[in-house]
Amino acid sequence: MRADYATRPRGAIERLLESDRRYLSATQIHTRLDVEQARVSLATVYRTLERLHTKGTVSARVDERGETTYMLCEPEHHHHHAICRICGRVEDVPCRALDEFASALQQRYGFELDGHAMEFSGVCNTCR
Amino acid sequence: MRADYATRPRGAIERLLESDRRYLSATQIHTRLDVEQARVSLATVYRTLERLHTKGTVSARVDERGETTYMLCEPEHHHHHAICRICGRVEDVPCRALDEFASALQQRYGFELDGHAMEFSGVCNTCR
DNA sequence: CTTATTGCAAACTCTTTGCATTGGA
DNA sequence: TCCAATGCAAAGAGTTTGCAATAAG
Repeated sequence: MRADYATRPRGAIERLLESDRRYLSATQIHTRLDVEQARVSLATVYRTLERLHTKGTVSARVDERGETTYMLCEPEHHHHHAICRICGRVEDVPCRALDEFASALQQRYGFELDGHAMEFSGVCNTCR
Repeated sequence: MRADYATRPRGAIERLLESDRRYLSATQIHTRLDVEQARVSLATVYRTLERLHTKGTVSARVDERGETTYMLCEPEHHHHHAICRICGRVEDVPCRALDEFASALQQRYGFELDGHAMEFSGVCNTCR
């Protein structure tokens, strides 16, 4: 297993992700670090996000426009996301009920399910 | 309302979409038309897909890699897709149960839902 | 001192756009 | 004839990569 240096760029990126738990694009992260005077190259942002995603501490989502966005997210329990269209805040949604629904489909369509993705969008109760 | 000419490129693209109902990328479509000797520029493929998508006869989906893919799809009844990981065949899945589930969440999280996306992946009964 | 990590710039991929030309109706 | 649609090539946006310089352990 390879080493894992604690560098300034990594610290800055992880701190930012911790402070704002919504899906952010590499460019957004890069810009915000720039504002905070934490010079980090865009390439490093991409490399760090990829690493965190592989480690499993970051969830990646491709938005409607095809841009990949990232958010810190503990994957312990399988869950889905409700994303506020206004503020981008993300609500975790457990999926017990959904899993049952999925099994029913499996029976019905002879489809051997090995995955499902689901996402809700709307307006959260803060933005309402 | 603007006209809508029946041109050779459009015919070729629509015919291809009708003959293969799975999600295809613009490049895949372009390549296959090329093989069939139906010279159509990639730009036209994009423009035609966009037009069909706007008209509502084509469903667009951004895959994990961020590439947009298209498939002919009647949107009459709201439904979801089960996509075979092996052959790419798409099964329509009605979503009555799901809508109920969604409403429940709305109550629970104070989230005013205005949309949800869901997709199943696995292996269809032909590929099994 | 060793080697993982960074920054930079170039390369790549997918998609969009401007403009002159073609071709439906 | 008129204007929508096409093809081409150039431009954009997002992402990846090679390589020399830097810095962590």
